[in-house]
Amino acid sequence: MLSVPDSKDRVLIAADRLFMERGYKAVTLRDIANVLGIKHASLYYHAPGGKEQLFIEVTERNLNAHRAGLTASMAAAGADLRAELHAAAGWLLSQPPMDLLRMTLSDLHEIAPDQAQRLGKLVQESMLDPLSRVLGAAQTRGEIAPVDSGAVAGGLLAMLEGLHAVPDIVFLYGESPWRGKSRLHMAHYLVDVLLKGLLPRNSEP
Amino acid sequence: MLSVPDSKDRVLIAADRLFMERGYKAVTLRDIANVLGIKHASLYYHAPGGKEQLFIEVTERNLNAHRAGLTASMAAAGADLRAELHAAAGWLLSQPPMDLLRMTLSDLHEIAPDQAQRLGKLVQESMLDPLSRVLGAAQTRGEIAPVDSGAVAGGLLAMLEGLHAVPDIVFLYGESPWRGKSRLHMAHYLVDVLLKGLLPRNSEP
DNA sequence: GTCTATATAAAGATAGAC
DNA sequence: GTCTATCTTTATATAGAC
Repeated sequence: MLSVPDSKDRVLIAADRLFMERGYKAVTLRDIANVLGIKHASLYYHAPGGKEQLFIEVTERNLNAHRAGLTASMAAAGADLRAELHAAAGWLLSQPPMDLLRMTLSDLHEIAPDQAQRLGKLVQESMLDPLSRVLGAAQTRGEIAPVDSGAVAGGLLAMLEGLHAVPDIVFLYGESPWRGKSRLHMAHYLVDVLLKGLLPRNSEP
Repeated sequence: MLSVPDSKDRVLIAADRLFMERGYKAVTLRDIANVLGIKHASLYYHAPGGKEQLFIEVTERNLNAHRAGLTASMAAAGADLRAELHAAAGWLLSQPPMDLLRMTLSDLHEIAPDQAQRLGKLVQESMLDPLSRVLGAAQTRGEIAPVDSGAVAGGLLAMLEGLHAVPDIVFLYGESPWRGKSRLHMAHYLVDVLLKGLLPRNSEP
């Protein structure tokens, strides 16, 4: 299961983390090379197509990994929406942040339009559709009330990815109720809030 | 109420829209100048401090506007959480997208650390705290169940800002249930889902 | 207030040695 | 596979004319 990444993989992994964290324009080839401890010119051996092609390859890989990771982790959780969404949260927080707003409004405008369109569709298929499907299935099972699963999937995704912006200090010091907890605790909490709703439920019969 | 912006304001407004949509690194001074129909060198008349100072000034203005706009629109809605959150959604969607994930992970790393810290605090005070307060007040009124208002405010904000990524086509053509609607309709819908929760409520007594 | 011209720095890209 | 050296392009920034 665990394999040692070859040098091409190491390039893709380093590029992935940087591109996803900071966005296409904010990452230079020198940044990527620095992480790998090599000179930026050496990157052209692994990525002869240059920065734009590297970004496209890395983003496509990343999205495919998300499709696989989301689908597998939710499937392993069984047919229970809460467990499925907690599993999805676990997967998302284990990966570099995928800022769909930045990807859509910024990154995809910097690359060739046909590639941008292709990646845009892949975002839908890899990130939104898997979540949409489990929401739809939960409705079919009667587990939740009928909702627009596409809209809710988008909202949920934004909520969970947004947790990557929560600074570490929140979990380390201070009087925050989250001290000693983690982003994953917060994610599970938000999922539970979404399931139960903010409005009080009549606990009396 | 409506005033003609002077030329300095026009610069700040154009810079604001571009910086907030695409992020610090992805926007060049030439981009801003193009929008204004001037040459990029002319920008230094209005912003002698250069790109970084311009970004800081613009971001600070933007955050202050959000604090005022969010606070005022929610106050005008009266002491009803649903109305307050709908109003907040209306305000947020009327403004250029504020991508807090990109701001935190990318933009703020490109400027002087002391300024980054200052703007980071301003994000908290201007965007999160106002939402947190109305959630807290609604709890005090007994309108909603007790929750961590900070966490929910963050989740809600990410959800609402994420709507800026929804492409126009969704509201124009296709078989989408949102055809003929708008991002604001979607925002109100998501707020209502968060209030009611996904799990079914026993409508019987 | 905006322009042209120019200086300087940063980033992408290529060539060829090892 | 990685290096050094170099080239080209792009972007920030400054100087001075109008």
